[in-house]
Amino acid sequence: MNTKSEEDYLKCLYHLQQGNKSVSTNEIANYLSMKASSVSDMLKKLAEKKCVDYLKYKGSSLTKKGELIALSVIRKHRLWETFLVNKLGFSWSNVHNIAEQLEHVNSEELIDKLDHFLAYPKIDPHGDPIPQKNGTIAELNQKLLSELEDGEKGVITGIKKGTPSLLNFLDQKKIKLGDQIQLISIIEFDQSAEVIIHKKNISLSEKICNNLLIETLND
Amino acid sequence: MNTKSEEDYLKCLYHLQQGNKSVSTNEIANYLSMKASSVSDMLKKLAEKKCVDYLKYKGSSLTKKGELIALSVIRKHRLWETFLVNKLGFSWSNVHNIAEQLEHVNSEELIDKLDHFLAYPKIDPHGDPIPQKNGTIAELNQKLLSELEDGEKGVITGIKKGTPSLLNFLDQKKIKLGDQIQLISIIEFDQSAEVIIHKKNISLSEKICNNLLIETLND
DNA sequence: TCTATTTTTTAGCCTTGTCTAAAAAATATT
DNA sequence: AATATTTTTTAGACAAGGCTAAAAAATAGA
Repeated sequence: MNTKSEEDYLKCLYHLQQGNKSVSTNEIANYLSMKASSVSDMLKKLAEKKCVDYLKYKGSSLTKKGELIALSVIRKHRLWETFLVNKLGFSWSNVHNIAEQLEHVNSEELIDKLDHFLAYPKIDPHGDPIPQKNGTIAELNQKLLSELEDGEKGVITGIKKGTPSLLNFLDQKKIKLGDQIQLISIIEFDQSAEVIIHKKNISLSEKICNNLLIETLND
Repeated sequence: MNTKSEEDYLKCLYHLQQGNKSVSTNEIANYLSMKASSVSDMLKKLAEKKCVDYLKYKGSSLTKKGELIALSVIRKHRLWETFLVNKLGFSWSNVHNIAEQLEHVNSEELIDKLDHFLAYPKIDPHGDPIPQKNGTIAELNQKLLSELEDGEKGVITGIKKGTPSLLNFLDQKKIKLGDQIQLISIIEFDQSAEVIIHKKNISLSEKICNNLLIETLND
């Protein structure tokens, strides 16, 4: 078993090392709001446990073992977020801190049963993919609505910058994550979009288009 | 905020000091599987925080403040157990360890919403009462089935000693916690009980009667 | 290339919560 | 009542995981 602290470092490394590049000590310290010296200590420890490859002064990266642990923590985090939003009625912008605590609860059976209870969700309320039990994680084809081709279809999976006013707007229009959407065309004049949603044509402003994340359907 | 450790001590004290008696250091050490010296240290600390009244060599007891904290931890524990059993499908004998972890998650909003989601349960899957938000806790009128008066009615709220064979028997008869039961009479010959359950008359052996906890209805 | 700056590591300290061993107080025995 | 035993506390140590300050390595600038 890993401590909460170790799990936090591994998760952090996973998030920072997009594309296998090695991550500097300062980047980690920054992300976790800790001092570089503390990070050095922990990296040494995680290297001993074969969870990270660590070269003094050269940065570090996850080993396969470390990556699997990170993915399992992220899986727990995202399943709990889904639970908090879909079952308990939290708004998706308020669940992060609670999920940060719940993700460290240690019981494989609990997570399996939670996954089942939630009907094996693939995407969490922020539109991020939920890693599967075996460590696979869906590659998202997420684009901004403004980047879709004319006629392209997809599912709304997230919001880029979730200001309350945007959330209110979406609420009012009854637009939720998970809803299907199809772009008809972008109007040249003001870059607004004609879309089909809930089987009705509506128009969305440029600003909206630049903040809605769409998972495109090509399978 | 209190640490997990502090919460464990306060909860332990609550369980041990039934009836306001003061609890000895050794009793606590025993209950928590720790050394008496560690307990002494922690009691000193909790006394400073005004959570326990502690007299050297004389034992300790919860202050009002400590009791409220203990009750809120027990509330969280029992709500999570209810969730695990009623929503995730755990068997009630397997949930304790997981609830021990979940009870330390710190978010009042989470517990309020969980309580709502579970429809404000009064009793957990073991038949123990769930403390309310304000710290009140129902006094149970729990008796063994064998102790009921002829004709007395109640609700099955727990099992005294939950052996697998007893659980299997109850499963088979479709008898669950929460079911209404009425004692018709105890048969003198073998101390078995004639009862009405699910609107049908059945007979339960003496051994069963000595293991079923009934919350009698007198309000 | 040689110094100046930035980054990273090392060394040593602190707090929390545990432990062991020894001392002190309370309780039991004769 | 005096001693023996048990219980509890104190004193000192240790591991985890933070921190600060100083040293060492890497990088940037002239």
